[in-house]
Amino acid sequence: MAVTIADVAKRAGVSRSTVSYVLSGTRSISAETRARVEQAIDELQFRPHAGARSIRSGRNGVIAMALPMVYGPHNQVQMPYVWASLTAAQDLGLKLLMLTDDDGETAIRDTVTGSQVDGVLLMEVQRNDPRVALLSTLRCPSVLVGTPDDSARLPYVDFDAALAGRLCAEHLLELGHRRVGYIGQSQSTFRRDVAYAIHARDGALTTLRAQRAKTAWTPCDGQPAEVARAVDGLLAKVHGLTGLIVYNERALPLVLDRLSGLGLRVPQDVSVVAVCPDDEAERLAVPVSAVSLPVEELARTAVRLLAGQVNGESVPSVTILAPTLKVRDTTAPAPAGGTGRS
Amino acid sequence: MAVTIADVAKRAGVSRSTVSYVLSGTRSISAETRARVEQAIDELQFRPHAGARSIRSGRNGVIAMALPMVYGPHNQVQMPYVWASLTAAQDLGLKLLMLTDDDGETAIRDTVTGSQVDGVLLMEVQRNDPRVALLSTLRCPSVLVGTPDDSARLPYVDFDAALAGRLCAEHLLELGHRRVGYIGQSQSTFRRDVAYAIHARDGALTTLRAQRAKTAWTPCDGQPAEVARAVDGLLAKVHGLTGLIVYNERALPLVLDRLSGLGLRVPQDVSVVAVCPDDEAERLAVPVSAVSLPVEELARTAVRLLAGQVNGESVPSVTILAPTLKVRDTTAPAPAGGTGRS
DNA sequence: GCCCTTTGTCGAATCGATTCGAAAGGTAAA
DNA sequence: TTTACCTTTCGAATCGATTCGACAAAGGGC
Repeated sequence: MAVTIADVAKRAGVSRSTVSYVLSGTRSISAETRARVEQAIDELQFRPHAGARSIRSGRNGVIAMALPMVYGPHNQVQMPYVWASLTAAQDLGLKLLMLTDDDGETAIRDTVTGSQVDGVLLMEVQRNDPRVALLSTLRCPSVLVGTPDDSARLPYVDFDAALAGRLCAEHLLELGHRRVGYIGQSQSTFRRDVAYAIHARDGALTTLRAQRAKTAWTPCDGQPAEVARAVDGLLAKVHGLTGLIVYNERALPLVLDRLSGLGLRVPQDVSVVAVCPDDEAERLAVPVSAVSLPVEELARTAVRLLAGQVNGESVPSVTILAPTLKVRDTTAPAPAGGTGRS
Repeated sequence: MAVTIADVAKRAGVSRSTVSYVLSGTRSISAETRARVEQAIDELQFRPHAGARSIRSGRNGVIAMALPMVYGPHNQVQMPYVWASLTAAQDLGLKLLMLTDDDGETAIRDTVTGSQVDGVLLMEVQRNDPRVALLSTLRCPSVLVGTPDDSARLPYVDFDAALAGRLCAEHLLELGHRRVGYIGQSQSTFRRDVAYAIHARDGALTTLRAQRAKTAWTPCDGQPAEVARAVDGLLAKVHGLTGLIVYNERALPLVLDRLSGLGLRVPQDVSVVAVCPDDEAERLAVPVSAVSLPVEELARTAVRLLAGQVNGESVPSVTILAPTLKVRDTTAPAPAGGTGRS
């Protein structure tokens, strides 16, 4: 059926082992023989059978990307991770196998113990993630994306969510805002104990309170009614609110919509600073001042670390990337007298 | 290192072949022996080595998903396809290997000729797609998602984009609208000759013109300035415009924003009907009447067909799914005198 | 001219599974 | 009692690659 190394050997008039050495370059081959073999490979369009190769070498050039089974609100944020990981993996000569753990952790276990992958990229790690324990018992190269409570000595990569929150807060404080609300992810995200959601919120609130700013926060899912309720709730809780921090891509446009619906101008009456990807911040009607998360770099780093581990290198056990603030058109100095609302 | 079939055999006190027969069930095994073997498998947590297995059986339980390397505006729409394909594949006991063809078509060629996958799912097929020719020469089970000009006898799955356009048009016509604009995807999408973009537009425009409605169309990318220009352009070209068809998820919220910025109320002054996923239509401030594309079903069907082919079944060469219109809050009967604009 | 090293190639063993042919044991029919 | 057959199990060959040890030929130093 498919063309094998024996076919190449026959055509080039050499033994199978010689072809293999040409392929791997682990033994010296005369220039003339090498040329003949390479021509045969070319003519027959030969590629070594991945399975046969992995059985001896123990490698198969594939890493797994384990996504948790979260529908809906998270679809949007995941694709950039997928893209970045995918291209990073291909650049390093690795293929990417996608897994979800809807069926508990069996997908990961099967793939790893079946030697189908060389390593695992664990996405959206939660504070107490059962998959971490599983991976650590499987003794398989792996990198966690996110910060678990106990990393079980597996290396992890994350961005500094607390810093992201703090940058937002400091930006508003510097502009003179002293009454600031925080809109976070959906309630279910907080319930799942996803570390970044909590750290970002605490980073923002702690910074604000240290400067004696008045503040309150609320979770929020992406539904219009929910967003309106969240905005209204914060306005009620924080009298004279002039600043808003939003870490929720889905809700962001609706928040702006609600503010304008209430007759509040951005940024004249209320300044809004978000935590979201750059393109998201730029494609809204009025470009949003935002702390952008280095999603691409995060994915790229994770893949690179995983590849390193697969190659037996030792890798840093913790890598934290810093987010950066980009000021755009939704933040301005605080108005003298607050929003004028009671 | 890893536990092999020999370890299981030794523990159960049988030969390796017996273990294999227990695994595959292709020969009768006494109940007592089977129990002993299964217990050994359980205790040792044995999983057959995927590579070793594929080398003999020719199968490896993995299919490839080939995404074109398109950044930016398409990130958003792709994730639902990925999710649906991923879960569909896992339900059928298949793993999903992701590929991009940034490096030409080498990724596909390498994976297929290296026998790394049993089949290929070709996403976002363009009218004249070089990957189709490649796949057809590789003689590998494959399913195209999208409609190429020449499918090279490979089965393809698509939704009826022309019907989607027609449904939008008919909905507006029934409400009495006779001056209707069409906002399509980005110019680059039309230039790439992506079939669905063209068919949807033509389906809509043909239906409108058959009823002597006045109409014009424009491509549009997702930038706020571009969207404003597109909306303004249509209002200028179609005097007294009262209806708008939007097939561009990215632009949709900005279109609504622009209309309200111009003082045009939706749906009192202008009715807007979109082509987009349901959740997208529902999460905007005012729920959008829309024709929803059966993305999940499309992906599920494609995976099912591919699995069928891998199993040697014969599959339909063309499968077209019908989109459905859901009327929400952005469409209303046409106002008596148009928008009042010249 | 002899010995030693280096270079280039080959044969055979090996990886971990599947699968064919055959053998051992039991049962039923002649 | 012999023949035929079925069930259950095993040994050995096989899939397509990698890799070790061996060996022949070529080159260098004495």
